[in-house]
Amino acid sequence: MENLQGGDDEPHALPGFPYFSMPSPPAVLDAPPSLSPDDNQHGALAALQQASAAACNSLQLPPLGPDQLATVAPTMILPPMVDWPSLLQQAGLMVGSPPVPGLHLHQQAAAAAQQLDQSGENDCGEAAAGSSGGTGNKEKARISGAGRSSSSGKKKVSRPRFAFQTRSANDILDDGYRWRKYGQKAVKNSAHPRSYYRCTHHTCNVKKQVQRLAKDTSIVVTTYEGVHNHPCEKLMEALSPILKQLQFLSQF
DNA sequence: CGATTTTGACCTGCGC
DNA sequence: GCGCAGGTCAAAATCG
Repeated sequence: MENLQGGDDEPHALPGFPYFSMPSPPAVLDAPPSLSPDDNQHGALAALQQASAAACNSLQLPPLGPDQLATVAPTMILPPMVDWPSLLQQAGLMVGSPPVPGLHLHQQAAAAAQQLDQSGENDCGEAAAGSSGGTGNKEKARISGAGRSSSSGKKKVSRPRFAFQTRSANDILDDGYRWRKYGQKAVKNSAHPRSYYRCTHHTCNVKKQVQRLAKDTSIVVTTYEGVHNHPCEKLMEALSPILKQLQFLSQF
């Protein structure tokens, strides 16, 4: 069952961070077409900003500016994107070089992976080097491992990956999604095991790996693999009362 | 009692 | 061919 919709080219990925994407159309809210007058749109924008602030507050994140709100179409209202790299950078949690504007995240991830490789921590670094040079043997092993229960010999599907480091006492970074641990492995040259998580959403096949650096155990390396095909639950939880209010107001 | 975690076994690819 | 390492599975244990 390898039907990762999205797959190679993430069609639903919004700019900013490829792993936090919304399905299209979003299953959240269908605003009526009567929401076109200016005053209504201003009200909607204000409500969106309010919703964004509430969501960010619930996630203990810095609020996003109005230009960062993901309003895709007049009939669609999406929650604000959570740009983890920059947010973590702002919060001083992210270790390593800041994201380079204009450089795709995949390339940045590859660069981060190279940094890891150079520092001798290639255990997690390779996980982030999905698109670039590095050997694909682990990728193949992963595919084949998954293929044990399903059809074997499937075409290798390259999935978007993104790795970043955070300095935290907590191994688990609360990104708003729900994860289920499905494995843990001791990693060579590291006292700390690597944990494997899968998104618990039934149609979502996103995975992530969490591991502490051997050299600096205060640093957690999180590697995301794949694209979420459903809304962030915490965000939607925070947004739902406001969206309901919006829906109610838009009737007039 | 369902969801989640733990953990040993299993599978595959690669290097020697 | 063999051993190693990484990734995944799945049964048992644990939790809320």
